[in-house]
Amino acid sequence: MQLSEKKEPDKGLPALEGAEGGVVMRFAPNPNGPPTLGSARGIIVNSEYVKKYGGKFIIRFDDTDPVKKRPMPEAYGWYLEDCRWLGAKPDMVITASERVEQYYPIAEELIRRGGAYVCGCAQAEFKEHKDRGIECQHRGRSVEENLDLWQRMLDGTVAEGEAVLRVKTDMHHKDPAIRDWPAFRIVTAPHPLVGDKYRVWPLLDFESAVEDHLLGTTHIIRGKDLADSGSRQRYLYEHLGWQYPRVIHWGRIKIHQFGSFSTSKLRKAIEAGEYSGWDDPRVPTVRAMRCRGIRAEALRKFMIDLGVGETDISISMDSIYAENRKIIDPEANRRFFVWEPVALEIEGDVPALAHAPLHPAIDRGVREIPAGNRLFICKSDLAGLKAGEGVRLKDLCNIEIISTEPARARFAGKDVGKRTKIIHWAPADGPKVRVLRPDGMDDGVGEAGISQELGRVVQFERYGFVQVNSVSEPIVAYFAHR
RNA sequence: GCUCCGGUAGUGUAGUCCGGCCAAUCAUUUCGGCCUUUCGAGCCGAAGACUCGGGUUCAAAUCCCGGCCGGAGCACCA
Repeated sequence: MQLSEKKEPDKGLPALEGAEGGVVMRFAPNPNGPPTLGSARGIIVNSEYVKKYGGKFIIRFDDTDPVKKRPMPEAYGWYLEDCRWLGAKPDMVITASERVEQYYPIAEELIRRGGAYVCGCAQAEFKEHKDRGIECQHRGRSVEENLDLWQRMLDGTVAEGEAVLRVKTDMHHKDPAIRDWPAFRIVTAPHPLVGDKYRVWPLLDFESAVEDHLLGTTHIIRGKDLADSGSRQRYLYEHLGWQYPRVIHWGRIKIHQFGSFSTSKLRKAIEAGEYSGWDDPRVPTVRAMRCRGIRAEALRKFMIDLGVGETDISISMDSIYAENRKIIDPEANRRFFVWEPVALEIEGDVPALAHAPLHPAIDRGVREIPAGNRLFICKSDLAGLKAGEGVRLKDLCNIEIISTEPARARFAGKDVGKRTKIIHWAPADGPKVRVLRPDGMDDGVGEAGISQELGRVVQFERYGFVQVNSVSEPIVAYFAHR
């Protein structure tokens, strides 16, 4: 064996074996909802390898179950949209349900080579055989007989549930999960995309294996739940004389802030009205991240740092937020937003107008905010104040509290003092603002300038970063992070 | 039950293949300090890990055996 020199701490993704001449890689979702953060990992890492080595990145919709994993017609487009947004525009997009035609001749060839047989066992019956390692009576059928039965599956003579096409592996394989697996079954229910064009549908192991070959896939990265799939598919490849791609598995990803989630569970919750939609800030979809002002670059960096370990991991959004903060902090204008607003009456010469910088470190000019003798401050800030105490209203003036109930104060000069407590405020006639958060919502009052920030990420001072998504009354912003 | 696969700080990750340069990398997190007209950013500092037990070896996170813990698969789902 050749010794490779000690590699320097490699940034980014670990090297892929056999990738030097370029790679063909795919991400193959079932489109039954929009991409989640879990999908984002698959999209980002696969496409990143293609960027690194050159080659082709393919999105393949594995939508071959019209019933149990019923695809959602809108979701196909959502995937492409989110891929593009994630900086992972596919070089090729294919949809399995539109390519079933191509699978039939391969099935036939497989039968000719003696690699598959039509099996009429009932499901439970076959499971029994499988568990005990016994070959069923159908396994010994001749090629001719199998071809004939296959035809009858296709032409409708054989009814749904009465037969499957099974790939021969080894009924004595030590792992029962690998023994003769089904490649095609009959489904008469219409498919949401192609209707009743086909009645014989491939199962994932067959469809995926065949497509990987047809597309020239060189490397597969997939969840370890599909680890046994490889062992099954290798038999198919052997029968057909194909070469199996290299495979990497990764563990399941859980996110502290969202717990474990699945697209189908989300779908149910959304249909039940628990969430406002697929971009609700409480939901772990790519589009929700986008609406909250999370940048694709932050997601990419994070997912690439995760690498491709086989352990199940439990991550925290904090790391994504930290990445994102680095990106948006310089871009985001500062604005005042007062949650749980309390009116404060101030006596004296409070300036009628405040001048506050749009950004504390980068000179982008100032914003003018109407002030005066009546302002809003946060209830929690008021709670921390006592009569007689001095405090500075940020970018405006100093005040001295007269009483907290009712909230009254008097003007105490404009000079910025040393180490005085500083709080922010909002004008008496400021617009209502609602912030939707992953953990609830905050209602309050903001400065009028927020309505100029539609579609942009801003920092509500002393609150956090948000994206302004609607500027009609009330203004609606989605919370990103602190 | 059967069959696979994993286990490095709170979280993730590098190092494991090919033992020494590892009293273990980076990020995040938490806590201090400085700075600051934000509880943000920045700067400085600190905290915190090789699952356990044996074995091999001059030398083990790294190799071997066993235990423990965790995960996955065992569908006419993807």
